[in-house]
Amino acid sequence: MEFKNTKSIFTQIGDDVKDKIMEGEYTEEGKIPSTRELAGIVGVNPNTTIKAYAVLQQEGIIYTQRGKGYFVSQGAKETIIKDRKEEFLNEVLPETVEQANKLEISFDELQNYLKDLYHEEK
Amino acid sequence: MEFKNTKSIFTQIGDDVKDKIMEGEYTEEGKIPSTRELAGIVGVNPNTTIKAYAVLQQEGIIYTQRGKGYFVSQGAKETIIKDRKEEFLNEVLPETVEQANKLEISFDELQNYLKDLYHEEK
DNA sequence: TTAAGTGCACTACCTATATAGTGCACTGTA
DNA sequence: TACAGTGCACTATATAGGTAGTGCACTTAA
Repeated sequence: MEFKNTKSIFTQIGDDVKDKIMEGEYTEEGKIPSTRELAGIVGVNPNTTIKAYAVLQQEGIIYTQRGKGYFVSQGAKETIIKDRKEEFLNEVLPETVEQANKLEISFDELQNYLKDLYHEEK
Repeated sequence: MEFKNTKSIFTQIGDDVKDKIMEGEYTEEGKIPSTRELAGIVGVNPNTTIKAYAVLQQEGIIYTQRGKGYFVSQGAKETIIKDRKEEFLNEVLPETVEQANKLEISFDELQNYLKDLYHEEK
């Protein structure tokens, strides 16, 4: 797995797990990879995956059963979507607009850039 | 000065200096605060401001004169604007669109959110 | 000439992050 | 019962980031 330099690895692993819960790859009450297995898959130390899972467990996104593994909590998907949408609207978008203003990019300009990017996704 | 937890302090100090060059508060060939003075202003250790200035010097944004202080380079403003616009268009906006897609926010929805944010800025 | 302000090179210490490795208790299965 | 897989608690090491403090060479102004 490729990691960016802007965030800690254990945070990116946690975000990736959340992505997979959101996309339905990991289902609620379903088992997710063990700390050792995931460490092997993404190419990090088991301690790092343990740390990533510990954070998600603290957030109530996953839970553990000693000797069995980690599982996705009930309502995890909804929680993730709610939290992320909130962050996107209250933090990401305002910062984007602030930066656009600093760079003197007008609303129309921004709109055109976004339109192109939306088309690329299809 | 308030610092976010997502970036290192010396990076945020460097970004702030760039902001002030872009806004015209620091003019080209003009002197900027000394490492000790800036450390006192923003409330950090002098070593941290030295590190921030060292990065900007490496980028050619500022230069030093031993015993006198740090000064803004010729063409610094243009360089900063060019770099930031590039980063904004090639990294920030694509990530914003990707996140919007993950959250199933349509182009029209996004447009409305942005329109509101643009109005708030006025 | 003297003193204040400056860049800058040090040392020391602390925390967070990440890796490497060992060991143990618990679980389900052969 | 034995064993593999699991969570989990350790120790040790390394690097980046940040603070704290000292000292020295250079520049400018009193």
